[in-house]
Amino acid sequence: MKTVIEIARRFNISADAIRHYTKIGLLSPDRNQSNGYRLYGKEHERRLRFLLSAKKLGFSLRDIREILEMSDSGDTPCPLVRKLIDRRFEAIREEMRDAQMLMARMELASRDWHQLPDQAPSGESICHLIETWDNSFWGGDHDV
Amino acid sequence: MKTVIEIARRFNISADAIRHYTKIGLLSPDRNQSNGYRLYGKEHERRLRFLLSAKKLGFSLRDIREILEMSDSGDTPCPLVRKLIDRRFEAIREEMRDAQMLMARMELASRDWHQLPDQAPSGESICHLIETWDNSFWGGDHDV
DNA sequence: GCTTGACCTTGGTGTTGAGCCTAGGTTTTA
DNA sequence: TAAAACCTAGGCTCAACACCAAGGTCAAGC
Repeated sequence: MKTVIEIARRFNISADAIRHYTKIGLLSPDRNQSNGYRLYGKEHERRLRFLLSAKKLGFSLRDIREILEMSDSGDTPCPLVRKLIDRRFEAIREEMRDAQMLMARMELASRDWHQLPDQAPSGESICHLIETWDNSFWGGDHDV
Repeated sequence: MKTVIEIARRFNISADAIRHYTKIGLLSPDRNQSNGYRLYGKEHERRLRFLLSAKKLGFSLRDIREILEMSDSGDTPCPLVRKLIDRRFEAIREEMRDAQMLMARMELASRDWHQLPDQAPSGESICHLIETWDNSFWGGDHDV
């Protein structure tokens, strides 16, 4: 049976993370009766290993809770897992699209700015780099 | 002078967002003395327009606060803006790298799983899809 | 004059996945 | 025996709002 810091070192994550998983009920370690310390055995290690694997696949802790609950109740979580990964996949893909568009905007702006001078703020302008960029990029329309 | 919902509609964002920007001090609207309503004038619109432009460029509200404070104190925020965008750029690029690796893992797993059957959980296994995947992918090592 | 509905206020909670801190108890090491 | 390392619970913090409650305000229609 390992204490919280031993198991944290074993899995190369923070003790706080383990406590967090424990607090939200994903792990339920035994307790040392005399001092209340958390004690993790082989079964808890297996569960934690699973949790970390699932996290590496992009599952959220909420997803993982669902999967574990299903498994705990004896049902096969595999169909759920297939469904969840498809969803995460779509979500990540969308985030990537957004991030790509953002990168493109940033790249363009940053490149343009190399040729622009700095300017003190005025009653008209806060930072002309950003304001000029926005006007030229979107025609000043903010409905995007 | 516009109320919160009028300016929200004007910029096509939620009234709550405007209230949020106001609460954290990025906007300081006038107040109707008799009823306490927030009232936004041309100057506040300009400030909000700037805020939204900066947000579209990937600046965080915290970044934007810095920029606005600098501008408010009469200094040119342009060098700060150049520095911040370079930082954001690096951060986003890293996030994208991570996301790409995650996508690759998900794709691989999802593809492999098409050929695997579902399996009931056992004392050995919670969800064999994930566990099998993790073993084959990382050799079961969790130091990643 | 009164109701209805649209609008406004403050202040609170919830989201994600921990990190960090306090205040105090325990165990190990020197 | 004292310091160092560890443990506990509980609560605050981060980002950027969304949403809700409880209550005040305002214009329009009847």
